[in-house]
Amino acid sequence: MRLDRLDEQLLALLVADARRSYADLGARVGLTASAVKRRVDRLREGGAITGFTVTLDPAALGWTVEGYVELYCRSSTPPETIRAAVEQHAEVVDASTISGEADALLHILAADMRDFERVLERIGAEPFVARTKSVLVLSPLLRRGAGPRAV
Amino acid sequence: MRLDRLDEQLLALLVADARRSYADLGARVGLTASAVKRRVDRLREGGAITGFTVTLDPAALGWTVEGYVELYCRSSTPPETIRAAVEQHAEVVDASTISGEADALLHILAADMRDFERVLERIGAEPFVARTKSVLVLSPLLRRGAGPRAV
DNA sequence: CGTGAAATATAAATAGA
DNA sequence: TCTATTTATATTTCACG
Repeated sequence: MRLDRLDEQLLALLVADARRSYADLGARVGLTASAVKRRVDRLREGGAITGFTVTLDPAALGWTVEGYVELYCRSSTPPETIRAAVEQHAEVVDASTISGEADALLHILAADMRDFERVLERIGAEPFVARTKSVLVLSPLLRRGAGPRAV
Repeated sequence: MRLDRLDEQLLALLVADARRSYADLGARVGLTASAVKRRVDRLREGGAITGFTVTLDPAALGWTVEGYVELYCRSSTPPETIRAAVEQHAEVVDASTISGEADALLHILAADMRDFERVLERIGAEPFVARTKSVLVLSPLLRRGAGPRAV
């Protein structure tokens, strides 16, 4: 899917505030509302925009502990096995298999330290997990999501 | 800020699709549109909802390489110094100071391997950076954002 | 919290460059 | 094929009960 400068501008505006009206978006990029709607529809059909959502403040919701967990698995654990296991825990907000010594990296948001520890224990108890190594987030520096590169 | 069950339901629905109308949300939780609007306004004022945004598909936008970078800094580097430096790079989507041996962890989305390498070099060249250690994402397993725990 | 009405935004069809 | 205009429909918003 090809994106021109106007598409990139629209994406940047929508990442910043997805509630802007088509008319408002159009005024900022030099298009009419319906032209903007056509482009946004096209961006959705094309898969560039995967959805509309709200961003939440973890602290305001009671998520006070954040951390990352490296998973060291027994040989030949299929990714799907890992995915199915970590999916069980709502505290896991992000998970990927990675290169290097560890097999997977999990991003965790927990209610408190006890909650974090509980998730760690439960995941560590999975038969395919040899060991885990975790770090706690001290302070968030940047939280940009997967927005488009500055245009 | 206190949230009742209805607030949590509304948050879960909005995380899944922030474009639902107040009337639709109301029908799902048993409220009228205006009651829903009042609650959503309150959730915004209270800071639980920090914004409305679109989710993008990195691959569809040409971001093909994802990775994590640990930063080892020279002693007594203030977090703000790290933040200011990593903010310069649009490829950094997430950054936090962490416990453990490394001082900070960066989450990177790059156009390609050359782009990833370039960011790594530039950040590694910062005077406060002693060394970096990076891993590449092989395959994403879960991508849940900071949604509310399943209700 | 619910109702109802005015202001606003969206969506679909049509026409023009 | 892309954009602009029009018109019907739906949503948001707000004062009041």
